[in-house]
Amino acid sequence: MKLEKAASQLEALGNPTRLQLYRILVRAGEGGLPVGSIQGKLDIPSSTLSHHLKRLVDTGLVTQERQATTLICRANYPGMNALIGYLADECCADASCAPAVGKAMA
Amino acid sequence: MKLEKAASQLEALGNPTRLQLYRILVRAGEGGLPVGSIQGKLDIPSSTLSHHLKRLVDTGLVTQERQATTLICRANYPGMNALIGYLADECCADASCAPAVGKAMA
DNA sequence: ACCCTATTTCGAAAAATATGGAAATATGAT
DNA sequence: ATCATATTTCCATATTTTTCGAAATAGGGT
Repeated sequence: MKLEKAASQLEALGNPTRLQLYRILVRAGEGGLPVGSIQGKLDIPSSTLSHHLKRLVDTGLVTQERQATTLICRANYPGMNALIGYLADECCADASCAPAVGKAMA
Repeated sequence: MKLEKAASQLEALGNPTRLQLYRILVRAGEGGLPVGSIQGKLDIPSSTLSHHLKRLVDTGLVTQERQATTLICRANYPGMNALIGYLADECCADASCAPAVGKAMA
């Protein structure tokens, strides 16, 4: 993963509203959630939600699929795993990093 | 870890310059690196660097220790691990998340 | 064609961030 | 005390982000 991409994903998650939004999608599981449902949980205007959602989609952390008039949103687990992997790798690059998360000592 | 804190740390890392800066500190290992050294590697004005550094320190991702006139900066590994843990937990909360990073199936 | 719901785009304003030169502060050496 | 180096703080500016109402678009249903 390129540093630029990692940074953009981190930035996307680095906003309380978006992190909360992402959390909701993660907890929703594979089935995902329509935009309207998310709005009910977050209680923010639809235009604001749409912007945040777009940000997460643009950075590859969330995917969307149309089902008639509703748009289903899903957390992109592989995307998140790649990001976590990047952070873990950076963290343990050539430093001792004992309590690392599942990274074999290189 | 509170969502707010996670978000602020993610935001801190979500800037290319700061992510690069953090990476440099991680790779520097336990010994850390003086601000001046970092500046040489990043080639940005000292005031800009100082601002970015402060951001990382404020969010708890970097620690600093004075040694005479130079300030040694170190990546705060436990801090990063806590953040990675938070992300991994969120990611695997109640969803199937097969390729997770070292998280036992709950 | 018209209507209804879902969602996005437009447009605009407020707030936050990023950047860096210049001046200030910190610490030690002479 | 003076100087020299290291780093921060002050200040200002350009850019980006955040927010959201209003209008537009998308996708059916009748």
